[in-house]
Amino acid sequence: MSHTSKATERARCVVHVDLDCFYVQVERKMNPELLKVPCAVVQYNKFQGGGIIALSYEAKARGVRRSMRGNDARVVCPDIRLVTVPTANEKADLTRYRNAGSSVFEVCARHSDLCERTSIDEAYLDITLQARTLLSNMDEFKRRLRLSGVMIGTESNLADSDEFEKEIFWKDSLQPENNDTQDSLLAAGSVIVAEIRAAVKDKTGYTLSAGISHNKMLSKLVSGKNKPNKQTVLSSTKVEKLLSRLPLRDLNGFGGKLGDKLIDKCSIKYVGDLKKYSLMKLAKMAIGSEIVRINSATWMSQACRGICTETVKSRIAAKSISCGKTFRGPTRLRSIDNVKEYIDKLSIELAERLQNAKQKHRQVAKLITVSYHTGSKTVKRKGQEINLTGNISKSRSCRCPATPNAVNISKAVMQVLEKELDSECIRAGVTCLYIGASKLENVRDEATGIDTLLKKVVSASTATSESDSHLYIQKPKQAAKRRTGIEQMFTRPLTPYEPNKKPNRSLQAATRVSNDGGDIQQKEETKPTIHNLFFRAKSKSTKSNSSIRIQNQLTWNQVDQTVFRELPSELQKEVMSSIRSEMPQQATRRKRFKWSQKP
DNA sequence: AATCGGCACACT
DNA sequence: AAGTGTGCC
Repeated sequence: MSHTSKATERARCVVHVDLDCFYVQVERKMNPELLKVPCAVVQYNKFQGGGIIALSYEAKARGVRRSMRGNDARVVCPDIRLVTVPTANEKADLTRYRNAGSSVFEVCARHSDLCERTSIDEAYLDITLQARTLLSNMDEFKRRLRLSGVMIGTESNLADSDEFEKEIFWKDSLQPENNDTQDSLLAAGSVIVAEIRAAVKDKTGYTLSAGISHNKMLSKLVSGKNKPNKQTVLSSTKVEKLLSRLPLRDLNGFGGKLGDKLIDKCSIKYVGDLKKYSLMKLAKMAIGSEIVRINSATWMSQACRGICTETVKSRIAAKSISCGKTFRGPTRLRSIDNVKEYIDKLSIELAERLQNAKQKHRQVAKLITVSYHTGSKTVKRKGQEINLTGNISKSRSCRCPATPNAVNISKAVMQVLEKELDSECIRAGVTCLYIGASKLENVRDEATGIDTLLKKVVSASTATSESDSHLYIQKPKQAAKRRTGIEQMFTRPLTPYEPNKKPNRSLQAATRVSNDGGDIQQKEETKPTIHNLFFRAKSKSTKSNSSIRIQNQLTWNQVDQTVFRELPSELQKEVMSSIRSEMPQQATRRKRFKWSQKP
C-alpha cells in the first residue's frame, strides 16, 4: 500500500462512460413502441434482413447475436423489431446517432472536469478535482451518497456475478470514512458518476454504464461489467488480482494480432503473465522475434501492472471526419465514371458534416484524403507476372478546398484519383471508396474566439516573441465595437446552460443543477468579467475593456478551476491551447484505450 | 458478395 | 508528411 502523500495526491478518478446499446436507445426515443420489446438496428436490409449493428437487451436475452443477419434474428426471435439505419446518398447515414451522442457528452462535459469523447457512444471523464472536493466535506459526501442511490460497501448490484467478481469489483473498502485515500477518492467519484448519469438521463433520456477507477485503462476495463445502466468501481487494491486472471485479449490493445502473437509464441494466457518479462526482456523480445514493436515494450510492462498514465483530454468533437462505402462482388466499380458517381455522393455527406463541424465546433479541415480498395493486382517478380489476390488499399491526399462544398470536394478528389486509377485498377474493379477530411483546425474567429479576448487585453507592445504573435492585437477597435462574441459573454451575467442553444453562446455558472435531481445549489450571482473569471482573488476589475489587462503568459495555475469547469468544452479547449506552459504532463506512449464489446 | 462504416493512432 | 497498417466499436 503506497500511501505516501505524493501517491495520493496524484491519484486520479477516471471514468469510462459507455452508452447502452446506443443505436437502439436512439430509435426507441424516436419511436416509443420499441421500448421493452426485443429489437435490433440493422443496415442494408436488402440482403437477408440486413446486418445487425445494435441489439436491445431483450433481444440479447432471447439469443439474438450481433453476428446474425436480420433474418437469422427472426428465426431465433420471431417477434423482434428490426429498425433500419437511415440512408442518404445511397449509403448508411449515422448522423442521427452522432448527434444523439453529442447531446449526451455535452451533458457529461458540463458535469465533469474533463470529457474526452472517443467514439460515437463512449467517452472518458476525469472527475478527480470534483471527487477531492466532495471528499473534503464529509457531511456533503454522505448527503449526496444517500441521494445518489449508490450503494457503497454492498454487493447488491452484483447479484448475478460469481464470487470472484464480487471480490474484485465491489468490496466494502469503499466507505466514506475509509482511510485509504485512493479508494475513498473512487467512492466520492462513484457518487459524482451516479449524479452525472442521472443528469444524462434527465436531459437526454439515455442510459449509460460507467467504470470508475484510477486510470483510463482500468475504468474502461470495468465499464461494461454491469450493464445496462449500472456503474462499476475497480479499487486499486483489486487490480493485481483481476489482471492475474484476465485473458490477454480482453485488455485494450491486446485484442488483435499483438495479442494473438503473444498467446501463440510466448504462451501468455493472462495479462498478469506479462509481468514475468522485465522491460528489458520485452524490448529484446520485440527486437528479436518481431512479436511486438520496440516502443510497445514500455506500454506493455505498465499495462500488465495496471498502470496507465495517459491523461483524459478535453475534446468532444472528432479530429477527423470520413465516409465511405464498400462495393462487394458484382457491384464493384469498373469505370472512372462509376467511381465519380459515388465520389459525388460521398462528397455530399462529407461537405454537410464539414459544414456542421464549422458551425458547431468552429473547425475547418486542411486535408482531404481519398482511399480505395481494389480487388487484385498483378506484380512482376523475378520476371514473372504474379497475380496477387486480396485487397490492395491505397490512399492519396490533397489540400482541402477553401470552400469545401460537395462540388469542390468531388473535384479535388477526382483530380487525384484520375492519376491513380490506372487501367489495371479499373479492370480489377474498385471494391471500396472512402473520403475523409483531417487536420481539423480551430477557426480563430474574431467575434467568438477566446484568443480575440486575449488579443484585446494584451497590448501589442507587451508581446515579446514571435511565438506570441497570436496574442497580439490585430484589429482592436473593430473588435471592441462589435462586442458580440465571447467578450460579451463575459461581461453579461452568466445564464444557465441550455443544451439547445449554440454551445459557444451559453454558459452555465450562475446556476448549477445538482445531479441528484431535485436539489439546486445556487452559486453567488455575480457579473463576472474576464478578469475575475480567470484570476482568483485578484482585483475585481471593471467591465470596461480598456482597463482589463492580462499578462500574456497565462498559465494553468492562474486559471480558476471552478470557472474553467463551467465553460463550454469548446472554450475549455481554447483556453487550454492558449496556455503557454505548466500544463499537466501527458503521456505520449500509447494512445488507444478502447476495446470492450459493444452491444 | 455478404460484418458496415467509422474513428484514432503508431509507425515509417 | 504522406501513406500503410492495426485496433476497436
